[in-house]
Amino acid sequence: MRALVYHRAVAAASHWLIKSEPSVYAWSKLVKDGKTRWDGVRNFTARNYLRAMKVGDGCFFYHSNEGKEIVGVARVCRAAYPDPTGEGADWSAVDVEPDHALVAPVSLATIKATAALASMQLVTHSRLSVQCVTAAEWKAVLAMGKTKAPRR
DNA sequence: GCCAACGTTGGC
DNA sequence: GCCAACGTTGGC
Repeated sequence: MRALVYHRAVAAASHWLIKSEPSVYAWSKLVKDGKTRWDGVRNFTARNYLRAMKVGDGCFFYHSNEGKEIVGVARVCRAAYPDPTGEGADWSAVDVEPDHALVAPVSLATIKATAALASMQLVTHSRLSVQCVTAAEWKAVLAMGKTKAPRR
């Protein structure tokens, strides 16, 4: 029983948030491309989150600098592998594909003003480009974005 | 191993 | 465009 519970916990999807400046790589570009390699991450914490991602995990797609809002949900379609842009250093990349756009994008201002979301890493670790999201935060943002949780 | 200098991110 | 936050680098 204990082993089963543990197994379920490990197998359960984790939730993440990935950031991009729309002028560099926008959500609309991901939709057009169908999938992309999430590479170029050069921060150890962010890299470790990439390595913890599993195929099927959901990622909020956040537009930094312009927009400053969560605009969609992406899905991990290939787990971490050596970043081809890493020039021999120990960096990682994953592949992601679009799942669906939020009907109502959730802005940073709204997140800061919402008690249940005010401790998201988007607020507390604003410079981190790959973040983890709790199950409660995941649900709350999807509800505010007027979308249902993606199926695996 | 400390810490000052520096570079980058990203909100405002 | 400014600047605060903060991760990284390098001198000692």
